[in-house]
Amino acid sequence: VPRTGSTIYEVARRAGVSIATVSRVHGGIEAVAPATRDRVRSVIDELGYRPSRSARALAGLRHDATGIVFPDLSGPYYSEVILGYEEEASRAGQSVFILGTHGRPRADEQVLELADRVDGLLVMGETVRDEVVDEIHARGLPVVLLARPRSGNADTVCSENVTSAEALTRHLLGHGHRKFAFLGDHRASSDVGERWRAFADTLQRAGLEPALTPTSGFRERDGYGAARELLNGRAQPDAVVAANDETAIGAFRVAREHALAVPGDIAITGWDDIPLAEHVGPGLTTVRQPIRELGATAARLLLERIRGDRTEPHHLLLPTELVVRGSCGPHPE
Amino acid sequence: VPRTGSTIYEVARRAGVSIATVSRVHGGIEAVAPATRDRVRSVIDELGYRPSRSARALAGLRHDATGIVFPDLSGPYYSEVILGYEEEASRAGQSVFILGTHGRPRADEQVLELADRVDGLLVMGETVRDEVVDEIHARGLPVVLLARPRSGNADTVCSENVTSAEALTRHLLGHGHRKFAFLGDHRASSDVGERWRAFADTLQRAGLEPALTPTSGFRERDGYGAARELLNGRAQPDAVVAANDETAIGAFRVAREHALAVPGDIAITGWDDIPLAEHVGPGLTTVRQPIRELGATAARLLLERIRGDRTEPHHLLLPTELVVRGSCGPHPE
DNA sequence: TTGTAAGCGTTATCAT
DNA sequence: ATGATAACGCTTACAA
Repeated sequence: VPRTGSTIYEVARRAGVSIATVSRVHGGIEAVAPATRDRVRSVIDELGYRPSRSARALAGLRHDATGIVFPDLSGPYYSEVILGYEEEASRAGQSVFILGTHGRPRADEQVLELADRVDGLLVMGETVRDEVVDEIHARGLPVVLLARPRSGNADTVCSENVTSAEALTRHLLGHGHRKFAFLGDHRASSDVGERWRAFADTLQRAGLEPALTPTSGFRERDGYGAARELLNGRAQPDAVVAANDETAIGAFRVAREHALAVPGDIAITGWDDIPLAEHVGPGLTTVRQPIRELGATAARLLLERIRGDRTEPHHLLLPTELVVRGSCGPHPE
Repeated sequence: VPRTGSTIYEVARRAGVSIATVSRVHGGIEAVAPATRDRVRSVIDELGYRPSRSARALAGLRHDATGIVFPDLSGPYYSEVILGYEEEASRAGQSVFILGTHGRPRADEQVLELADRVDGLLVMGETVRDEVVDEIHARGLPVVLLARPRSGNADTVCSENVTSAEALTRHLLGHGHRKFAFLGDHRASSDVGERWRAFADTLQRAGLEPALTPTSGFRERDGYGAARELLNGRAQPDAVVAANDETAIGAFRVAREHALAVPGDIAITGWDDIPLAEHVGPGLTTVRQPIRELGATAARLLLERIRGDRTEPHHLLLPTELVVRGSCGPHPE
């Protein structure tokens, strides 16, 4: 077991004071004579003394750490959220734990374990049951939910789905498309659920019938598999609205294999505006989410709660933006 | 869901034993009478007792956590490494800290601070000075270096650069290209340094002159900026070998703006084989790195060291693979 | 087999 | 202004 640096006792001994004084100096507490303060400070610097985190935490203080629970890191979405989160948290002097649940069932226990190493937790997407989240929150640990329905009185931060889904659908209607298919599992996440619902509502208001082709996940291969089912079936859609960009790209691949031109024979749209989106085919029409800002915002909310600046829950909805490229239909210059 | 907050004292009281016995039962130590063991176990389950990490760590035990230090999370490379690392570490019951240095100078101190919350550290790329790494390692904390030159007797894991760079360069020579430019900063990372050197050597052996166009980073915009400088200059290359895929994509954009056909007027290659690579233009010829495996391997090495299974340093070199697509020249079917 | 008690390094509450 | 000292919750000799 690695011995660590010098302890508060060592500093006290060398400075000829008690450990209480060292603690006071280190903690920046006023009531210390300037002379002793300087003396202690120089010993601290000399020894490179840093208080033991474990001891502080045990003495009832903060961990100065927060954790982030996400389903999976593959694909650009979650890593971008984490990037935004880490940047903000680390700027505030907080260390960051990450925990990927990878769809495994033992996650509940791991999350619970993580919960007692941190001062607050960001829980994303479908990773752990509400029950567990509530339990952690009830324990007094601030929790922020990202892209997840509200639960207990935890803060939530989501990105806007309804307005953008309507705008997207209407844009497609404007291109003259009439046979629509939604590619994605509307029960897999609240985001997708909202997108599907707004999509379906908009179509129904236009007197059209929305169709749902569920995917088994959010990766390209999931979109590929579902789109193949769809295009092999009898109902040939002329517009495929995918739940996210990656599944949309899977649909692109199927279209290519079926020798269908995009957008000539079939329109395809995505969601997220990942870096790949502008490069695929004629450019993927999609809805841009402020992914990084989602993470940064969550970090800020969490810090507010940790500092005790606020006790009533906040529910933030970040705006999204329709990004029109080539894949939804012809746009004359 | 287990209640929390209970301490070893609470368990001991309810089970009618001493805290030492509880500790023994929890730690799976043999010398406990089966009857008491069962009794204590059931109280532990009932209360959902989990020992305080801080107290354990303070008592001189493990943190059961490791940390990973990376320069930046934007772009697919580092997040994929982290994914591989997290998956492996978390499988082994280790929590994972992440620390992005974002090129800031205070990183040294943050890394040092991180070091005393963990049992081991993975340090990637150009994040923190060797001096600091050595200091941490000397303190007895196992350190693994990823895509970084050896230092002290820390383990290292890198991916193969030389052979692949030679293969790539020779492949381009085979296409008849003669005026080559390397796009990337050979001093920014050991990886790029090795790629540049092998590239330059191969050209010189062929009697050709290698040219270097430094970039100021690894993102698309860095490649874009540097490639624009290059193509606005007088020496028009017919092949651009970029240090990674993202800068290559930046070069693509410049080529498009200059109305240069790829690969007709100019060949462009990358490195990494990120998901975008196959979708860009005619497909980006590149070298595939086993990015995820890089992270997983690092995690395994670190765990070996933490468990004390091994004391002498290991230096692993993971194989790479040339991926030929359309951007390097015409390939008849 | 089980219990007692020391120690891990802090912070915080008292005295002084 | 400073110093003792009691927590904090755990592991682990050492005793019994």
